[in-house]
Amino acid sequence: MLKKERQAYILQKVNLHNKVLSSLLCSEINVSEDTIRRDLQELADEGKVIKVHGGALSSSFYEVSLPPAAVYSQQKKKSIAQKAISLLENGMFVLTSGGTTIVEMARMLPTHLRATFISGSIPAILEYMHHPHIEVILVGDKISKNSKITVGPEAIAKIKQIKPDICFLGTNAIDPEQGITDNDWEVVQLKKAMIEASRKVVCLSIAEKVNTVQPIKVCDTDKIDILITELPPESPQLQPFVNMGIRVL
Amino acid sequence: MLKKERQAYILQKVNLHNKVLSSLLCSEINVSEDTIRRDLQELADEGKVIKVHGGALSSSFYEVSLPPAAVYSQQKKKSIAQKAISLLENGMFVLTSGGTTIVEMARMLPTHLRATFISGSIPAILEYMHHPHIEVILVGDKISKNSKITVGPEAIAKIKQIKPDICFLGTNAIDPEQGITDNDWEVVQLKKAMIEASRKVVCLSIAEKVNTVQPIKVCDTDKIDILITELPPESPQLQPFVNMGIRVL
DNA sequence: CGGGTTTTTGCGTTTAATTGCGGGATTTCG
DNA sequence: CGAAATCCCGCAATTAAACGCAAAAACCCG
Repeated sequence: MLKKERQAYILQKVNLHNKVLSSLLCSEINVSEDTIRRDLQELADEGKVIKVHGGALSSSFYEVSLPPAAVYSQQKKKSIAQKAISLLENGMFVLTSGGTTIVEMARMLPTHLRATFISGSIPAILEYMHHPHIEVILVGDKISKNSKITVGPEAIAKIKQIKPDICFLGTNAIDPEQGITDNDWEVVQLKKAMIEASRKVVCLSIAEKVNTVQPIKVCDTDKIDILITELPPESPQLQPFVNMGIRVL
Repeated sequence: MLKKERQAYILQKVNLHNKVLSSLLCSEINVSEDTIRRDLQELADEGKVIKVHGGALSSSFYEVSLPPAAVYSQQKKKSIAQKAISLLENGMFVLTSGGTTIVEMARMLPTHLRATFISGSIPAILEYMHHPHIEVILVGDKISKNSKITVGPEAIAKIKQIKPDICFLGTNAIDPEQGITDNDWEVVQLKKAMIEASRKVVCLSIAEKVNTVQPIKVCDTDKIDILITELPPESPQLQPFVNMGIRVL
């Protein structure tokens, strides 16, 4: 097999699988590892692949690792936030959890909106504070430094005293069978209280988290009124929720 | 699995869920915990994640801060904060108001200090949250967007329920005759409650505010236990307070 | 076609990277 | 304070990479 031919083969393989192992390639093409290594080195010099110990990765996969991934998921979250905002009306009492999606939503609230937002999430509160017409109610208690949200019995008791029109939950994992699950015990307690207190529960989740499960259960799926992801409501992976009578946006 | 591949996987996971546990990762990818730890260490060195005991956090989630407001006469406030910190001891329950002097103090808290800080001031809370050993209790209620502090009957009621060892008040105006005065009615209500609740009241004030008066009265001078300014205690303008039996630092 | 040149390849050796493990220090939490 | 989990350090084994070199293949050109 010619050198160019081999390299084309490798390139195809790496773009297909996002990675190749030198050891596999050499047994596959029947050349020595050195040859494979030299090929990978050349392809890497041309920027076609990223060479790593043991093989190579697709350059499109790794090259600019953080920015595109972060921006991409940021876009998704903005799209979710946009849909969520369409549920808001003037005069509403809105309860929100923490999480980056909620913060994204907070940033995008229309300037003219007049409503009351209640939350224990510090990052969310910071955004709400910047809004000209929003009343901000902060739920107090001990601050969890991990999740940057107030947690504890006082916070839960406070939430039980109110009856918000709508509740937005940033979600870590949701599954048709297992319902909403999460990985922080204290945060779960709080979310439970939020769900109980609210007239309407809206679950915000990027699609990657749909059909995943975390260790601690928050609630069953049927407690949710509306599910919002960045996907169109017709997407196959969302159909289980549609079939359970949940409104999907 | 290749090293870079593994790290990309971890990065995706941490950006999705805001945190990862080393123990879960190692069973998931089937490598030893040391390997995971080394990966996390490398990602942390590149600033991609924040490494913590037991796992790692998303670095984008870690940055919660207000726009760094230019602090007026910061040097003086730092000097005041330094003196105030000398009053702290491990295990104390500390109640603080808002204000830039308090924030300055929050930034300068010694790393080894273990104490519980209670406040309704958002900027102060943000600083306390960054401290490794401090328990942070957030007093909830409606947020005053002007003063970035929670105000209202709930906050006052909450403060009345506690008995902190010491209370630090950022002060807008203090005068031997008129006592502490301020210009925001709601904030004044809160400060009154704070003073009543605390065993010891420490008043932080830069010298230019000493011997000035604002429209609304907070309390008489004799409620104060300790007065801290950036001046040495012997300064003439502080003598009226010394004569009234107030400890001046 | 033949000889010289360049390229490519494989091999042995040396060097570096990666990983898992043991033991002791440190942290966390009840 | 004590137990359990976690971290840190150094070591050793495995694996991959790098390097020089020589044989083989391909190429070039008269």
